[in-house]
Amino acid sequence: MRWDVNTIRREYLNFFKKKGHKIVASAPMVLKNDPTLMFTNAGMNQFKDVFLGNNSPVSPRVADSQKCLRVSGKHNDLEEVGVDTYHHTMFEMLGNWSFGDYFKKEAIDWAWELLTDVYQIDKSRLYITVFEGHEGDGTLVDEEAESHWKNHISADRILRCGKKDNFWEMGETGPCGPCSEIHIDIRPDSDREQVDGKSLVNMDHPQVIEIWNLVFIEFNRKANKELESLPDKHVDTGLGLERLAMVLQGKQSNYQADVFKGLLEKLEVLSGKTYEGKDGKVDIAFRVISDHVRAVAFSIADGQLPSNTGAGYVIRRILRRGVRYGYSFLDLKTPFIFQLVAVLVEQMGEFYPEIKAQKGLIEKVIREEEESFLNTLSKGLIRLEKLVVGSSKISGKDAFELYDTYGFPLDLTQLIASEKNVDIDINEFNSELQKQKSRSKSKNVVSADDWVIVEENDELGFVGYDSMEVDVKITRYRRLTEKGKEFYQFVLDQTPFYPEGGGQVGDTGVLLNGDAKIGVIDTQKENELIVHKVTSLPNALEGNWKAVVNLEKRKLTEANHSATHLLHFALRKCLGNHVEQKGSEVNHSKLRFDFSHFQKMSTEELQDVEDEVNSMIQNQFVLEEFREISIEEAKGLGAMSLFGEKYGDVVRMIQFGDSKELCGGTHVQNSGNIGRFKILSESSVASGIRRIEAITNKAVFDWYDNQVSLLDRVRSEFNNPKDLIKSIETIKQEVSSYKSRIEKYELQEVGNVKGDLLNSVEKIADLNVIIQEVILPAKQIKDIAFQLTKEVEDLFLVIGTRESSKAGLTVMLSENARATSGLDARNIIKEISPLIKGGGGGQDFFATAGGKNPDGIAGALDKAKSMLTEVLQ
RNA sequence: GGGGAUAUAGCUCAGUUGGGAGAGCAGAUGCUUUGCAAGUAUCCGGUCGGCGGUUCGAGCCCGCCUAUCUCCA
Repeated sequence: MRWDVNTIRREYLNFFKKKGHKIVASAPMVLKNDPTLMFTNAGMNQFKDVFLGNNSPVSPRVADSQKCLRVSGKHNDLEEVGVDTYHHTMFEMLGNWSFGDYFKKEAIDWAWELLTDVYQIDKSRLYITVFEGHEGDGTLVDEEAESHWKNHISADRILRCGKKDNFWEMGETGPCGPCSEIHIDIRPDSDREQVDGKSLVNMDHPQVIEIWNLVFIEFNRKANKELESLPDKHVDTGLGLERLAMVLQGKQSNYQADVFKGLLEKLEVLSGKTYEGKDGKVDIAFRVISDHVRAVAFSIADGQLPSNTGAGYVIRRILRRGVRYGYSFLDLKTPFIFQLVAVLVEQMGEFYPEIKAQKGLIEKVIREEEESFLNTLSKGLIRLEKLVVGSSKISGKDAFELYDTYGFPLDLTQLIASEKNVDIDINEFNSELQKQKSRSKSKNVVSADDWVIVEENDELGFVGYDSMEVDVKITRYRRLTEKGKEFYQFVLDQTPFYPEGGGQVGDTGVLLNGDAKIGVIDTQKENELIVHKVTSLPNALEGNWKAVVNLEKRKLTEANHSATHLLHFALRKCLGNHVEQKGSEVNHSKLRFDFSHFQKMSTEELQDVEDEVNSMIQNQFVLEEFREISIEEAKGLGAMSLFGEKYGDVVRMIQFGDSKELCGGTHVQNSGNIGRFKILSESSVASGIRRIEAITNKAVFDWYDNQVSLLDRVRSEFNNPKDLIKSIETIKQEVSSYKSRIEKYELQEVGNVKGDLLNSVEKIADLNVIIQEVILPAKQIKDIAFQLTKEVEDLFLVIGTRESSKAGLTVMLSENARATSGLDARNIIKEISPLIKGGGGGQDFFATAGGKNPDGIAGALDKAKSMLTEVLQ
C-alpha cells in the first residue's frame, strides 16, 4: 500500500521540514502540570505557554504528530465512541505551527500543496470554509484567507461559515482568531451526482468531513470580551491522521484504514466473529475495543496506570468499557484486550518507542485490570439475576448498590434488564448517586473564632531551614474548637517551625518569654499563613518570645524525609520508571510512602530496594540544596516532581547523589546522617498503588535490639540449641504427633464413657433411659449424645458434668421419647438448670445448660428422672 | 480522605430466628474401557481472615484489627 499510516506521517513531517520547520516529539498524552486539563486533547496543548506569551518557542516554525485523548466534549463523550466510524478517544493530530512567522498565505498554500500534490487527493472532492465575520465582535469576513484560497480552488467551493465552526478560542480569554477548514467528500460518485457535497459540509455527514483545520491566531480576547489585535500572529493547524489515512487509502471509515486493520483482524481471531463495518452491536464492539486499547496502552506508557482516582480512573473506565463491549457482544469472557498490545506495538512502536519499551508492563497491567473487572462482572451478574427473578422492576437503590458496591456498570444493568423486560428506576439511581456524593464531601467540623491582633508586624514566614531557635513576636491569635476541645492558634512574625506540608509533619516545640512557656503541639499552613497550635493562652502575649523547635523530633523527622527521597529513587531504579510518588507521610517515628506499582513487591525486590537505600546512606552524599531555582532548570537537571502538586516558577530542589526532587521540606545535611534504613511493611492502598512503611536512624537500631533480644529469649526457651530452626521444627512435629495421639486417646475415652453409659441404660416404660454424671468436656458430651441417639432407640438421655467450679447439663430425647413422654428437651433444661444455678436452651430434641453450682448436678439429674416418671404415670 | 461490600475445603461458592460445617470442581483410590475422553463408587481435605466480647451454645450477633473489591472526592 502506498499510503500506509507510517508513510503518511513521515511524508507530513518531511514536507514541513523542507519548509523550514523544526520537527518536535509528541508531548505526553497524560498531562501532569495543568490543573485544568488531564489529557492532551489537541496538538496545540504543548504550545499553550507560547501563545500566552509565557514562554518562547524552540523555533518560529514547528511541526509534529501529537497523540491526543478526548473522553468528553462535543461529539466525543466516551459513550459515543465506536458508535460512529470517525470519532476516537485516542488519535494522532498532525500539526504545523508558526509563532509570529508565516501567516495565512503560506499556511493555505502549503496545506493545498501537501494534500493535492504530495498526497494526490482529488481536488474535485475538496471544499473550503472561511470565517464569515461576527457583528458583535466587530470581525469581518476573512477575505484574506478567501483570496488565498481562490488561487487554488474555484470560489463556488468556498463556504463562509459562522463563529461556531470557524472562530477558534483557547478559553474565555486569551489568544483566538478565525480559522479555515478543509473538508472532503468521500462519497461514491453516484451519491455525489445526486447531492452536491457542498450542501453537506458541516452537517455531521460521516463521509463529508473536515480533515484539516487552519487556525489563524490574530486576536486576544480581553476580560471585557473585546478583541484586540495581536502584535505577533500565529498559525496553529490540526490534521487528523486517522481520517487522512482513511481518505488516502480510499476507505469509507477510519476503522477500515490500516491504523485499525491489524487490531480488528486480531480481534476477529480472538472472538471468532467478523467485522463487517456496519452499525450492529458486534461491529460497534469491534470499533470500541480497537479504539480503547490504543488509548489505554498509550496512557500506561505515559506512566498513568488505571486507578480509582483522577486520570487513572478515566483510563480504568475506558478499559472497562472495552471489556464490557467484548463481554456483551463478542462473547469474550476472559481477558483479551492485553493480547492486542503486541499488534499495536508492531504497528506504532517505531514512531512511539515508549510503547515498544514498555510492552511487557502494558500487557501485564491491562491483563490484571481485565481479570479483576471480569471477576467484578461475574459477581455482579449473579446478584443482578437474583434481583430480576420474579420481578418486573429493579429499584434505583438496588441498581445503585450494584454500581457503588460491586462496581457493576449501570449500562450493563440496563442492557440485561431490557433483555428481560424489566424496568429500572433511573431517577432513584441518580438521587442515590447524589447522596453518595454529598456523603463524601462532609468533613469533620472545626470551628475557629476571629483572629485577635496582638502586635502589628510583618509576617515573614518560615526561616527554619537555617535556624531552630529564633527571637519572635506573636502577631495574632485565635481560639479553635475541635471535637469539643479548645485550642489556640498563634501566628508569629517569623518562625523556625516547619508547617505540615509535602508529607512532612509540622514541627513541635516551645515558645519562651522569661518564666512563661507555651508548648507548640502542631504547626500548619493556612494558605500562606503559618499557624502554631497551642493548648493554652499565657497571661501576656506581647513582647519578645523565643521560638524553639523540638530538635530531637525534627532531626528524626528529617532523617525519615531524606530517606523517603532515597526510597523513591531506589524504587524507580529497582522496579522501573512507572513508579511515582502517590503520597507520603513523614514524622519522627516512621515514614510512609505510597507509589504506583502494579503488583505486590517480592521479598527480593524489597531487599534490593532496602540495600540500595542503605548504600546511598553509606555513600554519605552531602545535601545539595537549590533553594531558588527556576522550574525549567530543575526539570532540565532531571528533578522529580509530583503529579497533582502545584509548583511556582521558582522552586526548591533537594539532591542527594543522583536523587533529585522538588521539595519544600527539611532534610539531613548528609545522607549518612540517616544512619540506617529498614522497611517494615509493604502493602496495598488501592489497586495499582502500593505502600511502604519504613524506619530510619535510632528506630532501626531499636528495632534490631528488640529482634535480637526476642531471639535471645526464644533461644533460651529452647535451651540455647545449636540449630534453633531445627529445634523448632522438631517441636512442631512432636506437637502434631502428640495432638493426633491425644485425639486418639480422647476418642477412646469417649468410647469408654459411651460404653459405661450404654451399660447404665434403665428401662422405664418403653424408653431406654440414661441419666448419669460423667467427666468430659462439653464438646465431647455433645458428640456422645448425637452418637447415642443414632445407636439407641427410644433414648431419654440426661448427662451432667463438672469442670472446676462450673456445671453443665445435656438433654437428648429421641423422637419416640418425646412422643411417649410429651416432654421437650428445652422444658427439661428449663426445669432442672436452676439447680446448678444456671440456664440454657436448645431444640426440642437436644438442649444444654451451664451453671456455677456443680453440687446441684445430682439434684438436677434426680429431678429430670422424676419429671419423666411423673408424666409416664 | 469518606461511604459500601467481601473473607468458609486446593479452586468457585452455599450455609435459614444462634443449635452436629456443606455443594460443585480439583485431588486420591477402586470399578468400567485396548487406550484416551467420559462414566461410576468410595475416600482425603476446614485455626469458618485475626483478636476480644455477648451466650448454656457463635460461621451467624457486637467491638477492634488485617487483607481484598468497589464507588465518591
